[in-house]
Amino acid sequence: MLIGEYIHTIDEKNRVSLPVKFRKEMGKKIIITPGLGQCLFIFTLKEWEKVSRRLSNSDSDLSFLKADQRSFNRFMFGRASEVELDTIGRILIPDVLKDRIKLKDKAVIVGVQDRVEIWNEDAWNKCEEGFEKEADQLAESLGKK
Amino acid sequence: MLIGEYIHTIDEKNRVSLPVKFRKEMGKKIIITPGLGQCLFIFTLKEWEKVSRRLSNSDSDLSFLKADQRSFNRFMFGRASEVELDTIGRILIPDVLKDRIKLKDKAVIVGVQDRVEIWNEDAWNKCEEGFEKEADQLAESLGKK
DNA sequence: TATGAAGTGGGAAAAAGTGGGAAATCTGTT
DNA sequence: AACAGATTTCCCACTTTTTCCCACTTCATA
Repeated sequence: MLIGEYIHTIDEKNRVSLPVKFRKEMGKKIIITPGLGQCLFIFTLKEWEKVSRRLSNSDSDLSFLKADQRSFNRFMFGRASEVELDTIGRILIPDVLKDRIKLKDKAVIVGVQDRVEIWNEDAWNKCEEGFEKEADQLAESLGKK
Repeated sequence: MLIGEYIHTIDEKNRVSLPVKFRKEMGKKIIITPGLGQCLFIFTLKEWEKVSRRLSNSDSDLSFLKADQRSFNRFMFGRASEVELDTIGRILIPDVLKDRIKLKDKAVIVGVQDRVEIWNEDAWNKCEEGFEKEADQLAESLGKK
């Protein structure tokens, strides 16, 4: 299972090294896509197949005839990209995706069960803050019961 | 599977190079047609056969299109054209199709599972913006539950 | 302090993308 | 049929980007 949070640098060639703890599970090739929120998702090929099969509903060869299906697939697949790890375990973040979440020179890499997420540092901190607050409230309200 | 988004230039001879990642799967000859939405579709010969067989077969699940089927097919087939890649992997965009989606000097080339789409840059961005908004709303509403 | 593993950086070779000239083909006109 | 002009095809060359490989740094451990 993929767990843990790491901060790695993105060099000027858009390379980030995947934390060693993730490498074995991720394999040699991965799929990277925009995620929900200000982040990217990284899937193993296997996971990606699952995910894309579930989401694309491609049982019709002519799914492109339905407008909403069409635009969904367009963005689902269009913005994904298959990336190979280099010999020492780094991946290349495609420019389009890097820009989308405004990555600069530091990336937060987070293991979330069976996918990895990549965050812009600020966005991650904000997101985390929000979560902390919620968690406090949640804890409190739980305590009152 | 065809995935990923690329921005390539169209030279003054209407040539665009197909991203290398697509070439193997696309083969030497492709079919280019007007797409649904402000874009063009590119199919492999195999895929095109499937699609055209399904489209011309009026008792397929496309019966909802029956009334408009003839004009739809006219649209789809009439302006489709078979295009050969040159020795270094470029294709020629027919003038009619180029004008239709108002291509200037940059084209966005998008892999969508088993077809490739070609977009005018502005149209693509607009389309994408719309999608982002929807996705945000979706994410938000999921988060509230 | 030596050792090894993980992460970072950068140079050089290879590949991908872009541009353009010249030969070949097509078109219409006389 | 012959020619001029335009268009298309083929090929070569340049530029930029990507890939491959090696080396350095840092940190933890023995």
